[in-house]
Order: sequence, then structure tokens, then C-alpha cells
Amino acid sequence: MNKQKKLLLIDGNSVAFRAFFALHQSLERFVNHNGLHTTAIYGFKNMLDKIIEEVKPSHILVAFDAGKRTFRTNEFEEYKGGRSKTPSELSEQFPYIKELLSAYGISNYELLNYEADDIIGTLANDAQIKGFDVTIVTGDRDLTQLTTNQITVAVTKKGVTEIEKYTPAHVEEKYGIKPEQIVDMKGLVGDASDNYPGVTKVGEKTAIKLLQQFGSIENIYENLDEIKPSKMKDHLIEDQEMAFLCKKLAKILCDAPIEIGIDDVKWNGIIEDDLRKFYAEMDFKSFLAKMQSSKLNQLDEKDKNKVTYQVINADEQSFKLNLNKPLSFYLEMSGDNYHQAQFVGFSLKNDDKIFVSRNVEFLKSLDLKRALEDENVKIDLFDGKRTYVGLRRLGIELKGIDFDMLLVSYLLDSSENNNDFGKLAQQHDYFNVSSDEEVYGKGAKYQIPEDDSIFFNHLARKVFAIEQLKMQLMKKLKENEQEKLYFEIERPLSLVLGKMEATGIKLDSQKLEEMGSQLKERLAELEQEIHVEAGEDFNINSPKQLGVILFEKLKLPVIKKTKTGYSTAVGVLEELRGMAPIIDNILKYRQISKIQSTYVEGLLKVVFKTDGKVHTRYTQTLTATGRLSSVDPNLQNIPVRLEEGRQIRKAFVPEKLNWKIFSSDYSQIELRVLAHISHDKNMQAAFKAGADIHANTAMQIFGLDAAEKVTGNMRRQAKAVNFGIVYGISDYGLAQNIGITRKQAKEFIQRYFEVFPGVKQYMDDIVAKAREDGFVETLFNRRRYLPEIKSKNFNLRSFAERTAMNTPIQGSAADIIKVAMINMQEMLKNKNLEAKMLLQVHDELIFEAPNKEIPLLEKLVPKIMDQAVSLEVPLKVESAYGKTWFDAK
DNA sequence: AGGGTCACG
DNA sequence: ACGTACGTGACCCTA
Repeated sequence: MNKQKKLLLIDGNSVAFRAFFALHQSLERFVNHNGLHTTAIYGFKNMLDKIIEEVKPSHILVAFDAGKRTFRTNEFEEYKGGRSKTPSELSEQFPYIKELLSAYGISNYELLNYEADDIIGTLANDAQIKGFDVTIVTGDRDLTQLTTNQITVAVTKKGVTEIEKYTPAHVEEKYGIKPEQIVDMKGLVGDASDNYPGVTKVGEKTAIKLLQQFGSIENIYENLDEIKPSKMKDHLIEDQEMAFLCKKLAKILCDAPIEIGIDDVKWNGIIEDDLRKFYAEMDFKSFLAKMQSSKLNQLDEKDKNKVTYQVINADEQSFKLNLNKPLSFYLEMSGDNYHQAQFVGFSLKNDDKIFVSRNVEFLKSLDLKRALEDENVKIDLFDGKRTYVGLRRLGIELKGIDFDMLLVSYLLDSSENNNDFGKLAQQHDYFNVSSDEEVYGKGAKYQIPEDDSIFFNHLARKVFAIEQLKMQLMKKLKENEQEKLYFEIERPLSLVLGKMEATGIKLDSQKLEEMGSQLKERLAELEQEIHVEAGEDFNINSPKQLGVILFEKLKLPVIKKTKTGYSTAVGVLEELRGMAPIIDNILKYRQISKIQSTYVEGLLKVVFKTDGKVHTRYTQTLTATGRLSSVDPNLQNIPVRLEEGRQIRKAFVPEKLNWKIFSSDYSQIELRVLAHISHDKNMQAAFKAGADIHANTAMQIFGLDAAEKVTGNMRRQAKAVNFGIVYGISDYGLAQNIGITRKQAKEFIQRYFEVFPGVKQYMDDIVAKAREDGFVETLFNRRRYLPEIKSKNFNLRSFAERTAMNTPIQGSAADIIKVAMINMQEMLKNKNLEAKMLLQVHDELIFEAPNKEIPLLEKLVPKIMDQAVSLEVPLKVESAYGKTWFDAK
């Protein structure tokens, strides 16, 4: 085999730094069994794989810096001065990066008094002469000075696996100068991170202009006469010496006294046994698993990376499904909002053939409609809800979903909630499909490719990936004992949600517009008063401008600061109340303006012209706890607490005349769940007796012997304690919430745990269990991983501990209402009711129904909700109805 | 794009 | 001593 001469040179320090900071938020999640951080090692490995795959080098060297002092510090003492110390979490990783390299069979080299750059420059130059193509990988743009026709510099961008390749042409295009002029540019401009100054007041723009005119620093100074007298010229003259020195510092050596040559860096491939041991030591389990499986599949590896497909043709009837074989299906729409997004294509895999098309009309005519609508034909897909709603718009009712890759992934790890197909596949170590962002772009650049081969390939790879990943993910689901959660809750729920979303809820737009014009007037009045009180006009919506007015101009006391300035949040303004009339007006302005912009104008913007309804989308695969979220519009945060905001609910109306809005909500579901999972006898007794739970808590923690002795204030405080318990209480948080001292809060909590010892036990146990297992679970085995519970960082660890206490509570409540929703939909269908389930707001279900069905709902809905599960305490459901959502209270 | 603020459970 | 309540999404402003 005659390999081409290709040299890969890697700037080890620079890539390690980039990798480390790219994964910095995940620092605590990448820790091996010895407590070693592994972020930089992990990132380095990913970069290596990617670049080796791309370059296919015959020779590789990784160069490192040898120490702090180099010949450059001898020239200029401040060189690279003022840099903060390398974090210990990174420096501890360097020896292991070298171990990784050795397992990869890759040489590394460092040279006292020289930087990695100089080793790279010297070897690159030598290799070039010997006819090699050279690729240099670094995070440092300065190295682009080395680019030639034979030398390409790959600079890592955001993260380390994404790179930008610099050729001489690309350098010129990007900087407007030739590669060899980069050192002149650095000489003139200086480099803040390497800490050398260049010429005073000369920035990139000036430098480029000068270099385009004169070519080099030397030439500038030889032809100074040609520059007209100016400040800039004075600076040039004054800093001449510095300019030459800086150029020298920037210049990468091509003749460093290295003791290795090109023949020493020949690459003979990975040393598998060493690498396996290394991965085991690092706890890189997925890499290990991948190595094993790739070994098994080495023979058909080539075929695996290639996906072939057939474009469905209008008059071709060769298209036949074999329904005894699995069927994977993917429907592509342009954009997130599948209620109105344009259909752009589909793909399907069946019986080892992949079919693709841009024309979704085919779905209606071919065998496919029948297959999709047949309960007994099991379909594998990605995002069943999206597909269901999309197909429904085409008049097809999707029935038999088997494997929903998005949903299963989410259940396996609710914190890795990536809704992008390609990225999600990657998380499962499947790299044979690109992310949508890569293929379609994002933001303004989002576009479905016109090129058939790009687009069809992407679609084909998706259905292929679904099939490839199905076994692996379903197996994990089983190992986690989450099959019931998937088959009986989440998968059926996705269709229930799809129906609710597609049904939508009617909005009385006229009502909203009336409210809007009233609010507008009110806002104008308030704005004027505020401006008079401030003595000048300013933007009240700008926290920055408001801060200046309140705390500088009016000299009100600063209560709290934010990262960027003064805090003007409600809590702060409330403390300032009474000190100036402007405060009340600002609070009112904020309140009204929120209603106006978010709820009046915001909702009007998303009403569908076709049916006068809003169609939210529930995100089923997002929250870490298992709750749903609602977007576009968010119908889970429609105002209710304050009367002014609550009026918005008057605009939510039934679709038909003589129908009503009907609403049922669980009363204190989270505390009941806590009473159940903690088995606390005292708390359970209160629920079984049907007591007012907050008053009961007050009685207990204040040591009262009768419910009548509980004052309003005691109940309020006890309620806050109950909330605090659910959230994973801290004395500080409680104190802040109800305005008592930390000491008092601490006593409350202590007292609470004395009277509810079961709860205390639960809190201790769950944190210990989380530490042991690395995750916590809900009633139905929904899982949340909490790696940070072992963190040495107090904040991260405390947060994980509170989460460990809260997630089983919040998550189990989410499980319960999901079960209720599925049973509810079933009941509506079985009883042939016209009533429709419209919304879910965490512990509340909202319906619309003909007047005559209301009595039935009043009986059935609470029954289905409180019988969704059987706990050690009863569940309680309260219902209401009226002609609008506002009236259903 | 990210922070501040505020709407909900 | 550390510095916090748990879970979300939308709007506005300002880099």
C-alpha cells in the first residue's frame, strides 16, 4: 500500500486548552473514578478522531510547550506575562493526554526554550521541502502565518471538533494580507493575549492599510517619507524599536534546533490494547463499547458508512412495502412549528430499502397511508408527536408507533435533551448522520437544500439511524426498567398531546384587542407620570436606564446588585416603596406592560387566521423532571394570581356556542406525593383526615393544640415551609422567602423535621441514594442523573442535593397527571363525548364541552384524575367551569 | 446571544 | 466560609 506523504502537526497545549474550556460547564460530569477531570482528554480525543479521519495522515506529531521561559521571554521579559495560572483541573490532565497519544501510536515532543509553534514551524518547513502535504491543528490563529500551498492550518472553532481551514487564499480573504505578512501585522498591532504592545494606537484596520501599501514593517520604515505627517506617523516613529521586536516575537521559527525528524513521526495506527486500557482508566465507557462493536463490524464497516436510497417516482409502482419487516419513517418539515410548517420531504426504510421523496402527496396515495394508519403496522420514527400532527394535516392518522427515538432517548437521560436528530444520534455514539443545523443552517440562514443528493442523503441517513439505534436504546430502556414508563405513559401520551395541540383553544381576539387599547392608554398615563417624577424622559423598560434614574438621580438606596448593575426587580422596588411615589408607578407600569406585551400582543400574534385558535406545542422531551413545557404560545403561564392579569383568561373561550370551559386541578399533589414516598405517618394522617394541610403544618410546627389557634400569618409561614420542603429546603431560601431571619428559618426547619420525621428520613435517604447510584427516580422510574452530587464545589453539590430531593416529588406528580390524561382521552372516546381536553398546566386539566356534558365531566374527570394511581394518601381534585377560562374558577 | 425581569405550577 | 429555594418560556434591552 503506497500511502501519500501527509504530515499532521498538532499544537498540543492550544488544543488541550480549547477542549478544556469548550467542556467547562460539564467539568464536574467528566470525572473518572479517581477524581481526575477528563474534559480536555475527552475533547482532545474527539478532535484527533475527526482530523485523522479527514486528513488520513501518514505521519503525526503533537508538539507541546516545554515551560514558561523561552527565547522570547529573554528578548522581552513581559512576553505572555499577566496570564492567569492554568487551572489545576486542566494541568492534571496533561500527563494523560500524553498517555492517550501514546496509545494512539502518536509521538509527542517538546523542546526547552521553545514553544510548540516553533517545533511545528520547523518540522512543517522540513516536510514541505520533502514533498509532504502538511496540516497543522491549533486553536491559535497566529499559526496561519505558516500557510503555503502545501501547508494548511486548521484552527479549532467553538469546541475542538469544528475547524476552520486556512490556505493562503483563505488567509488573504479573511485578513486582507498574505500569510507571511501576519508577523508584520502582529508587529504593528501587538497581541493582547501574548502581552506585547506593537505600535501605539495602531489597530488591525490601520495595519492592513499600511501593509497593503508597503508590504512589510521594514518597508514601512524605509519609506516613512511617503506617510503624511499625522499622530499615527508620530507613533510609528516613536515605537519603531517595539515594532521590530514584536515582529520578531510573532515570527514562528522554522529552524529551531529540534532533535527529531520527519522519519521519527511516522504513524502506524492505534495500539488497540493500550487504548482499551486507557479508556477503562478514564471511564470512557462509550468509547470502549464503540471499540468493541467496531471490531465486530470491521468487515462491513465500509458499507455501513454508505447509505443508498431510491427516489420515489410518480409513475413508478415498483414501490411495495413488506409489512412483515420493520418500517422506519421520517417526515421532514421546514421549521419548528409543525402546526403550520411546510412539508419538504420524507424518507422511509423497509425491507433493506430506503425510499425518499420531496413530495408528501405520495404519502396519501401509496400503500403508505394504509400502513401508517394500521395499528398493527409498527412504525419506528423520531418524534412521534411531531409526525402525528404533521400527518394529520395531510389527512393521515398515524397509529402504530413502536420506537420513538426522541422519546426513548429522553427517558434514558432527561438532562441530555437535545431535540436535534443528528446531535442526539451522536450522544449515542452514532456518527453517521449530520445534525440538522449542519445541513439546513440556522436562524436566518435556515434553508432546505435544493441539491437533491444532499437533502435525500440526510433524510435517508435519518431513517437508517433510527433502525440502527433502535435495539441499543430499547435494551437500555429495559435495563433501566423504564419499559412501562415508555409503553404505557410517554408513548401513548405523545398522541394525546398531539390531539390536544391540533385541537387548539379558541381565542376571543376582539376581547383581547379591547383590553389592549385600554392597557395602552393606562401605560401612556403611567409613563407620563413616571417621566414627570423622574424629571426626564427615559425608557422604563430598560433596567439600566431605570437604575440610573432611581439610584443615581433620585439617590434611592441600593438594595441589591446584579452582574451588570443595579437590580430593579420587584423585591427591590417593594422595599423602596413609600420612599418615592415613582416606585408605585413603576411597579404598576411593569405589571401592565407585561400583560400588554406578553399576553395581549403576544397572544394575538400567534392566533391562527384559519380557525381563530392558538395551537401551543407541548415539549415532551425537555424538562429534567418529566414535566411538560408549552411553547409558541406558552399556555402554562397565563396570569391568574393578580386580578388585572387574570382578565386575560376571559379571552380563552369554547369553540362553540353553548359550550363551556371546564377545569379540574389536583389539590396539593406534590405534598401528597411527598407524604406517599416518605411514608411519614403524621403527614399522611393529615391528608387522610382531609385537613387544611398548611394550617395543619402550622399547628404542628408552632406547637398548637387546636386548628382555631392558627393565625393567618402562621398559616402563611407554614405554607412557605411546605413549599420549601418540596424544593429541597435551605434556611437561607426560606428566610428570604418569608422575610424572617436565617436563624428563625433554621428553627422552623428543625421543628418541621421533628414533627415529620419520615420526611427528614426521606430527604437524607434520597441524597445518599443519589450519591450512590448517580441518579434519582420517580414513581414510574423516570430518571434524572445528578453527577454533580459528588462535586467538590459546594454550590454545585448543594444544588444537586436539592434537586435529588425535589425531582422525585415534582417528577412523580408529572407522571400521575400524565396517566390521568391518557385515561381521560380514553374515557372521552369510549363514552362518545364531544368534550375535548385542551390544556395541561402541570396539576390542572382544561376542557371544553357542550353544556349538557358538564354534569358528567364533574363526576368523571375528578374520578379519573384521583384514581390515576393509588397512593398511601388520597388524591384530591377540584373542578370548576364557566363560559370562559376566567370563569372556570 | 445573554441577562434581567416576570408570568405560571 | 461557601451562597441558594424546584421546574419552565417570553419579552425587552444591550452588547
